[in-house]
Amino acid sequence: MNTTKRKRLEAKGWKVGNASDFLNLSPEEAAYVEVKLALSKRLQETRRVKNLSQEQLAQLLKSSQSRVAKMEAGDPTVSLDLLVRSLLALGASRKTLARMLA
Amino acid sequence: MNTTKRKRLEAKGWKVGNASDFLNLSPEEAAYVEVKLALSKRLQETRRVKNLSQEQLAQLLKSSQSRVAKMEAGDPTVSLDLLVRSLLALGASRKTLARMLA
DNA sequence: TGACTCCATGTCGGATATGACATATATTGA
DNA sequence: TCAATATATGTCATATCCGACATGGAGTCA
Repeated sequence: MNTTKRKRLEAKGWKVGNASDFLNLSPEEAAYVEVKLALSKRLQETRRVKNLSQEQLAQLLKSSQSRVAKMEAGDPTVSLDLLVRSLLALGASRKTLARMLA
Repeated sequence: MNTTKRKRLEAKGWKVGNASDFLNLSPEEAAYVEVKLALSKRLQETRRVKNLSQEQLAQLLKSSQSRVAKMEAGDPTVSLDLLVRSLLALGASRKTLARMLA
C-alpha cells in the first residue's frame, strides 16, 4: 500500500483522537500536523466570530463550501497554502499568523 | 493573458527589487509573499548554519538540488507546505516557525 | 411532517507543485 | 589559469491539490 494513501486514511484519526501517539508519525510529521490543525482551528474561530457560514466564506475566498469544510476539518488534501491564504483573506497579517502558531 | 501566468512572470521581480510596490498586489497577496520570503530566507540561513550544500539538504528532504535552490529563491512554484516541511525537517518546531514569522 | 439552512464527505476533471534531469553560471582553491 | 564544487534556471511527466458538484445528516422553525 502506498505510503501517502495510508497516511491519508490514518489521518482521519486526527480529529477523532488527539494526535501523533497511536499513529507512527515522525516528529516533523507530527509538527506539520500540529501546524495545520492550529491554523484550521483558527480559521473556524475567525469565521464564526465574523458570523459567516461556510458558504459565505467560500464565496469570499472564491472557493467552495466543501473545501471550507475540509479546511476546518484538517483534511489532508488541504494545503498549508490554502489555509494561510484563507486566513490572510480574513484579515490576518504575517504577524497575526505568527501569533496563531505560537 | 492568464492571471496566474502573469503573476509568475512578474514574480521574478521578487528577488530583484524589493516587493509589492510596483507590482499590483493586494494586501493579502503581499502578505502571502512576505510569509514565503521570510521562510525561504530562514531556510537558507538554517542550511548554511548547518554547513549543508543544497545537494545535501535535498537528500535529507528526499528532494532535488534544483528544488532547494527554488525554495531559497522564493520561486512561485514552491509551496508553503514544502517550505514548512523543509524547515521542520531541519529541526524547527511549531513555535520556532512562529518566531520565524514574527 | 416538510421546507430550510448549515456542515460533512466522497468523487472527479482540470490546475498546480513536485522530483528529476539537463545545463548554465558562480565560487572556490591550487 | 584550470578544475572541482556549489548554486541557478528551464523543462517535463507525474503526483497532488483545487473548485465544483452531489448527496447525506443534523438542527430549526412553522
